[in-house]
Amino acid sequence: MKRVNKISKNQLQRLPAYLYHLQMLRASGVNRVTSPQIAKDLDLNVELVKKDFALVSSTQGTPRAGRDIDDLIHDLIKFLEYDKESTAILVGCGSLGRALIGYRGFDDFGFNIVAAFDNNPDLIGTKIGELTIYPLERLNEIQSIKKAKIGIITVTAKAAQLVADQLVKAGIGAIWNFAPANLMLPSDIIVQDESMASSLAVLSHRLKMKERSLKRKLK
Amino acid sequence: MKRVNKISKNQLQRLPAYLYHLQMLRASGVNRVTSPQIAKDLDLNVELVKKDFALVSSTQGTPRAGRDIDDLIHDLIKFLEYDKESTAILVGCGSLGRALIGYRGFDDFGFNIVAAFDNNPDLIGTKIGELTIYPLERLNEIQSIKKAKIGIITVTAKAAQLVADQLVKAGIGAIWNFAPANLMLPSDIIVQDESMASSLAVLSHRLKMKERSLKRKLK
DNA sequence: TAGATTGTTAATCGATTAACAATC
DNA sequence: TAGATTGTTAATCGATTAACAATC
Repeated sequence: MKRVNKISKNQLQRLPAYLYHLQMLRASGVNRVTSPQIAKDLDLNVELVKKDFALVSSTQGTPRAGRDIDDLIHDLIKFLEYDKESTAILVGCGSLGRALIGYRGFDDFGFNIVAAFDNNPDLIGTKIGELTIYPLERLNEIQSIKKAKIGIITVTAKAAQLVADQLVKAGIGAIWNFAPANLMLPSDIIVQDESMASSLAVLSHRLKMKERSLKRKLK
Repeated sequence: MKRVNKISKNQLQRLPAYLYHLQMLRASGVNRVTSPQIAKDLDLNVELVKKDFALVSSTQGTPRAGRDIDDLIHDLIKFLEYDKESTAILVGCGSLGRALIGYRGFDDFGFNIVAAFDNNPDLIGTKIGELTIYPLERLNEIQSIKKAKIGIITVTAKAAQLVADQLVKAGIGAIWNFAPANLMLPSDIIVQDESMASSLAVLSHRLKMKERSLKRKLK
């Protein structure tokens, strides 16, 4: 059995940053890149970059000359599967739901929101861009046609569990949860929480540490 | 010198989840909680929960009886500084900016967006809730009054670097960046990237792994 | 008391960082 | 060639998990 190269969460999270940066460099006429250069640009450890590139690259880099930027971009796109269409349905057409539906960056990732739901009668039947908002009752029916892989939850914390249950019942295998709630779901369902609270906790703590060290220096 | 207990990023990210869950439990009449119970609820390792609670708690837990839920909630709020006001200004009043300004959860975290900016003439002077949208030119002036700690960037990737530079010039110490761009800033400025691309990369990968293992089982 | 839970110490695991030979 | 960069192996670091004595 071939040993599959495992990739860590951190590693995965770095890949889009590389891709974005490489595309910027290419746009400014750069043809080749080296690990030390990218490490410097993105403020990362060189060995980290070397290993990341080695993992996604289909070719070896050449000592001293680095890698062809087009090859590397191509390999990253391939690895991240940005060249394959991936579909999602979204429940909750409040401001955050609208923002996600309108997010233009998703195109670049091959990511497509193919249906939107809400249970507010005022919203049902109205459009957000190309998408018509459907009532939640039609979730099963529409998902059976669209067969989306991912369900996006942008409802209130209170409604989130109920919506999650309905998405699972409709056959969704993964949930991208933007509601501040701890969803309880079968273990085979993938749940990814996008928690403002967690992000803010990290940011606030970093800020606090910074302020403390400034105060120490002032003494 | 007293050794300061360091807290890791992961640990910080778990704290709001505990708090939310505990508040739910309290609302349903629970008075005391134990680590094994919370670990089971949130699908975490027991030792992890024990250490997290030990870190934030002002009191010791009692064997067999666990902790008083109110005390623990209080300690978490204290630790996360949700009882202290924290302010931010936001640049970019598109749909995402609007969603953040309208996000009601921030109140619970003591987090307040106190000014909003955009350079679209159609938006300037209009209101989002209580906030008036100001032109970017007035950033310095308004920040000198508001003295916000955090700058939120919800502009396009193209404009992000420029906006970041202006925020830094206006005296902002930390940037919460929602634009898909790699900001290059002085090292003393805290930058926290909220990357849709990174999140999606992780989610897609998890989904891919799941599909693979399902296929293997079907053989 | 018995047994569950506590706090804490030790073992394991995995990711990052450092070191180094190979090579263009 | 000289020296920078490559891929890879070893060392370090930190977080998670396991183990266990103390105790209510």
